[in-house]
Order: sequence, then C-alpha cells, then structure tokens
Amino acid sequence: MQKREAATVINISSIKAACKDCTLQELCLPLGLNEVDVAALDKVIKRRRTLKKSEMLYRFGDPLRALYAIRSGALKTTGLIEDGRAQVTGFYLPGELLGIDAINTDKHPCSAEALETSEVCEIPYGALEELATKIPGLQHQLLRIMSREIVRDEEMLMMLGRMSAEERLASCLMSFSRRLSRLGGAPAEFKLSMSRQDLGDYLGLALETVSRLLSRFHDEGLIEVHGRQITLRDLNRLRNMAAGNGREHNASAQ
Amino acid sequence: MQKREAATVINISSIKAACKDCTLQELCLPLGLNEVDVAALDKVIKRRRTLKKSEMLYRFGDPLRALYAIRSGALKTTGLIEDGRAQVTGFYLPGELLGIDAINTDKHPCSAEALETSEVCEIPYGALEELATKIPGLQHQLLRIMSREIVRDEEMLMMLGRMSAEERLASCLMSFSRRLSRLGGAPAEFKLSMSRQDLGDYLGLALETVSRLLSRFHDEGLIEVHGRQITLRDLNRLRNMAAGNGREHNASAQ
DNA sequence: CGTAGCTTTGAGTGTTATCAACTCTCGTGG
DNA sequence: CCACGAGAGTTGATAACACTCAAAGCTACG
Repeated sequence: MQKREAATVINISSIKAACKDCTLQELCLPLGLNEVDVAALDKVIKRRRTLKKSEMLYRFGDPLRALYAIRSGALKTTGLIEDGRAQVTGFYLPGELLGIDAINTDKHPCSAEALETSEVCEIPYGALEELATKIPGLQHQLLRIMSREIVRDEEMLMMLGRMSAEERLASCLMSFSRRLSRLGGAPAEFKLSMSRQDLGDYLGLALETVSRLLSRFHDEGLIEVHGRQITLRDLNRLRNMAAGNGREHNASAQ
Repeated sequence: MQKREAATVINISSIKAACKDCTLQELCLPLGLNEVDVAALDKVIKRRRTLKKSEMLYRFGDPLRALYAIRSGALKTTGLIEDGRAQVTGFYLPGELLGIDAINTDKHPCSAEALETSEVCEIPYGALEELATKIPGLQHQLLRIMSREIVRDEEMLMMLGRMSAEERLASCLMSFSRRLSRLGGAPAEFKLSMSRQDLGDYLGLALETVSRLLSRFHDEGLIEVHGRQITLRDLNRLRNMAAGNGREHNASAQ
C-alpha cells in the first residue's frame, strides 16, 4: 500500500506495457492472440493511468484519442441532458473496454468518471485500428467486444422499457455478481462503488426508490445490506425476479 | 412493379451484387471505399432477399450467418421476455445494418421482423470480416457502424431512463424524420410502418399512451395524424420537447 | 359488406416520483 | 477521545403520470 519512489523507477517498463503479464488478459483485448501478437499490442499501448475517485477520464465532446481498458477500480459513463437530469449509461469493471462509443464520430458522446481509485490502460485508437488490419485475431476480438457492448445496451433497453423497479434492481445486482465473479471475487458478496443516486440514474429510478427496494429485499431475506456492502442471500429468487417471473400470479404461489 | 421472368434473367447479376449502383452507398458499408474495394465487397455479398410484411429475417438464437443491409422497407428487432411482454430494441430503415449484435456470441440475441415488404442485402459475416482485414477502409467503416449502433442504443437508454412519455414520443418522431430525410423523403411527412403497439414496445409505453399522446400532439398543433400517416407541423417545438425543454417552468413561458 | 385487427377514448388504479424530515456514517479537528 | 458537520442513506406522506381494463369507432382486406 505504501508508495516508494525506487519502486516506481524499477517498474516503469511493466507499468507501461504488461498485457502478457496481466491477469485480465482473458477478459480483455489480448484474448485469443498469440504471444507475438500480444507483444505487438503491448507496443501500441501507451501507458497506465491512475484515476482518483470522482476524477474524469474523458468528458462529453472530447476528441477520441484512445480506448481505455480497466485494470482495477470502477467507472461510470454518463450521458448529458441539459436540466438536472443525468443518465448513467454504464458501469465499467476491470477487464472491460471504455470509449468505443466514440469511434462513430471521433468524439466522446458521454463522460467517464472514476467511482473509486482506478487504473486504466490507454490504447491509442488510431494505432489500434491499424494494428487490427494486420492481426485478424485482434480485429475479430475488437468486433466481438463492440458487439458485446451492443448486446449489453440492448439488455438495458429491455430493462428500462419493460421491467418494474424491483426487477431492474434484482437484474442489476445479478449483473454485478456475474461480472465480479469472473474476476475471482465471491459471486455473492461485493461492495458497490456507486451511490444510490448513481444506481438510480442507471436504472431509471429515483434514489429513494433504490433505497426502499434494497430495504425491502433485505426484509424479504433476499440480500444483506450494510451501506454499500451487499451479500446476495437467495440467488435463485433474485434470478427469477430479474427474469420477470413471479409477476403474473402475484408472486405468492412459486 | 410487375415481375417479368425475362427481366429476372437479364438482371440477375445486378440483383446479386450492385453496391456500385446502389443509391444507398453513402449510408451503407461501401461508404469511403474506392471502386476496386467496392467491387471486392460486391463479390462477397451473396444475394438480395425480399421479405413480406411480418416475415422473419432471423429469430432469437439463430446462428450468425450474415449481416443484412436494408435496401428498402423497414424492420423491427425484438428482444425476448418470457411473459407476454416484448421489447422492441430497434427500428431499421434503408441504409442501416442489421445483425451486428450477433457477432459477440455468433448467435442472434433478438429477432428481426419485416414491418412492410422489404429488401435486404445478405452479407456473409465470415467473408466480411476476412475482407475487412484486407481493406482498412472497410474495417474502419464496420467499426464506425458498430459504434454508431452503440451510440444509438445509449440515446435510447437516456430516453427510457429519464424522459417522460411525451418527450419519448417527440424524440422518436424527430428521429424518424432525421433518418428518413437522408433517404430523400420530405423530412416532415412520413408513414409509420409500425403499429401503436410496436411504438409502445419500443418507447416503453402502453399502446394507449402512444395513441393518446399522438392525439394530444395533434390537438396542440404539433403534428397531423391520419392513422399511420404523420406530418410534423412544428419541428421547433417538437425538437424542444424531445430535448427535455419546457419542463422546469411548466411549458407555459416559452 | 362483413370481419378482424388496429386505433381511439374513457374511467379507475397503482407504481414510482417528489418533497420533507430524520438518521447514519465517517472523517476532521478541538 | 469525543463533538461536530457534511454527505449519504432511510423512511414517510402525498401526488402524478402512465398502466390496465373496457368499450366503441375505424380501416383494410378478402
């Protein structure tokens, strides 16, 4: 936890580029590439950057310079609506790629902010695209990641369009559980890095509604809540709830 | 409009591949490619397919074989929720590309259905990806189109998460106007190819709410409605409404 | 010209937002 | 070590917006 100047100097090469040593390889761009190709990708990746809580990675309208792979921490992206209203368009966890929505116009259509201290790898976009023409596996992986983002957004669309507040929150909790478990954490216990307000802005709910629902889930034995520390107690019922079951027949009979 | 067997034979080559003659070039994959590259793309595109109203282009879970460029007509994509509820994840107009959300898992995560008689160009995905490694401009265009889809989905997220029913419908009408005007139609007058139910399933509203809002917009002089025929009468007020203005100060003053 | 599906309109209800007050937590400084 | 304050979270009361159910009117197509 302590910072030592000497260490900084010694590790400078590994700080700059370390895809081949990164534990997130299997979730990130290098997935499916051979050693030589990973080395080529490494050369393109500029530097690792550390963000403190509430620091901005980029802002709405900024020119697209790079994509960012999350190494640790968590970020949120927010779209812009003039009046006070904000829409959180996504939460991003380690192994996920940020900024791909800027490729269309070469400008970021949303802002990205760190929810806690976070490390990101900066991948200059021009160089990445060029490299992708040379490494078919990289192009494939890039297209896959973009497609995954589309699928994720479409799932959110269904959530916001058709699900009740209860279903949305259950769905969101299950999503965090799933994504965090890939990182090796216990799938049923985690700490939310975002406020109730952020959750509400993501789920299209008022922060009070989020709070009330968490309390109710707790009362019903579905979860344990201590501030931002969450423990999922009944994954099956949560899964059912997220899937929209127990709606027709009033949730009483199974 | 009449079909002649002779013509079919004569035009078979142009039916199979005609990117270079297509009026939608500027909106579609060939955008930015030179003549030689368009010819190469032409070779890859398999055939044009005609769909009748309510015919399915692909279904949820189908393996990804091809992407589809819309030449004429209109389609909707719907996600699956078990109980009666449906979420329309998108409407697709000529010049737009369908199926890119399947690249992630090689399976279509939604179903695509024709809203009216439609023509699509079938672009085998494997061949397209391979070609994209050879033509950097094609890779670039493909990435741009996918990024655009992400941006569009994120705009929908804001709409569903933070906007009132009124704002959603205004926003949707403006979107149709914008997209149709690129095709050369009058930007203020068009025929909806989808039912009120579909619009509701897209906007996260009940069909009755859509109908009521259209009536109200009409009463307020914003639009003209005759069944599915829509004329936008006050683009400025609609634009303002879609942007969420006239909300704070009760819409009375300006 | 009849039927089936789509659309409009009405009445009543419910989920969720809003406003408001209170509590908790945690970090800071006396 | 405890008091204080600020931000975050909880809980309650009320109200609005949009849903649901219901019935009638329209349109289009055979």
